Amino acid sequence: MTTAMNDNKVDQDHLVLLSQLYPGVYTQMVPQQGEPKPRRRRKKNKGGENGVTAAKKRKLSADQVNLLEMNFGNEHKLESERKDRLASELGLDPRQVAVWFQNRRARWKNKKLEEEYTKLKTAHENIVVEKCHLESEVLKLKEKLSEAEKEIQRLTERVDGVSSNSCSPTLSMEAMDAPFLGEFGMEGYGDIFYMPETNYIHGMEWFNQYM
Amino acid sequence: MTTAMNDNKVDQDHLVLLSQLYPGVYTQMVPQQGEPKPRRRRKKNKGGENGVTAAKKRKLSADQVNLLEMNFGNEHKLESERKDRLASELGLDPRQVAVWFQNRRARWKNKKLEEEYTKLKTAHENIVVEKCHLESEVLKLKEKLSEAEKEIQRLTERVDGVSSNSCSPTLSMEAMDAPFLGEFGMEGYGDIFYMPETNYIHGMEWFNQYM
DNA sequence: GTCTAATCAGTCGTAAGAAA
DNA sequence: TTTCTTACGACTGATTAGAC
Repeated sequence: MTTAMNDNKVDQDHLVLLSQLYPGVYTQMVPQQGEPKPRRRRKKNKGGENGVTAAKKRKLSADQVNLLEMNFGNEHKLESERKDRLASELGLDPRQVAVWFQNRRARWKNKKLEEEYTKLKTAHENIVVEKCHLESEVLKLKEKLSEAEKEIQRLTERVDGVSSNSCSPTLSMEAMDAPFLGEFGMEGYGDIFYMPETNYIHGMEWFNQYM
Repeated sequence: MTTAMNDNKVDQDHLVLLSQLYPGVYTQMVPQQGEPKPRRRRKKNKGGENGVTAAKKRKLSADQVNLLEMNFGNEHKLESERKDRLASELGLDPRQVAVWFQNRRARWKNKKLEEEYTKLKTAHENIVVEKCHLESEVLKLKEKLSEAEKEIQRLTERVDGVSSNSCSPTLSMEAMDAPFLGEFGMEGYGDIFYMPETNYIHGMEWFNQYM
């Protein structure tokens, strides 16, 4: 039905189809509410004062939108059962209800994406700071460990120098062998994804940099 | 205030709406090529000569879109210089060119947002892993430090027990005082923004969970 | 059939700048 | 200054093509 307009003999079909555009019954033309029932002019109305207003884009009333929104809140999908019921409740063409839901879904998706982006952005910034702290903590701990190792070395030499009994060896230090630094080899690839261009411009304003 | 802009738009709106009345004849019927661009301050365009042909098409042709896209690629903003030139090149109303650019910018913004989201998401996941590694490294280092401290304690006692000379004090250990654990107090607020619900669903597919 | 994605266009609010 | 003009972004309704 909606695909029936690809030929040139469009007159009748289009008038029928466009009865959706000019319902005459539903959906007041929002900007001016005192619109005197636009008769179907459908030819270039030279008068300019109303020929245009008669063709204003049909906008749904607040009540209609409220009801649609409530239904959308309950369930984003729209089975034809609900569609027809809603259409008759609202005095709209079922096609309009379907279109409304489609658009609503698409735009909800974009809105949600924006929200998720900002949330993820703050999360990322937070975690970057935390990672920074952790890195400096690791450095400090390694330094301390190095100092401790030196101290142990010194004390061990003193112990060995004073008394050569080797009882109670440093059994708990078997893990303190070689490196002490560079554990996990993480110093190299830590900053690949820092995204420095997104440095702390809050909200979505940074986007306007590219427009 | 907002009532202004309607003088220049009414006739255009009228023409556009006529085109909506006859969408069947859309496929590229460029009305007039050599339109002399009587833009600027045109009120009540007496559309006698092009009143009928003004029923333009919906849907731009591929060539038109290509040219528009090229221009958009060069520069997203559209100054009226370029707009008028483009309009005459394409045989479109400057208004259409402006609308096309506006919509194109909006779409581009959404697309970019999606890209940035996925990029940021992977960056976030990477940094989460890195933070995890750092945390475990911190734990390991602290453990080692604890062991080292114990060892130092043991050695110190042995040294003190064997010989009471206090030369070469543990000067380099002045920083190894109290806590050894809980540095930076970071164990508490590390996971506030982990967003566990976005656990490794790649691309934008996770979004369909909500639709 | 409906759905999504892409597209076109109308409306509204607003802000910058020109004109009175 | 205030008012008028113009352009833009955000939102909205609608159409089309294509996947399923």
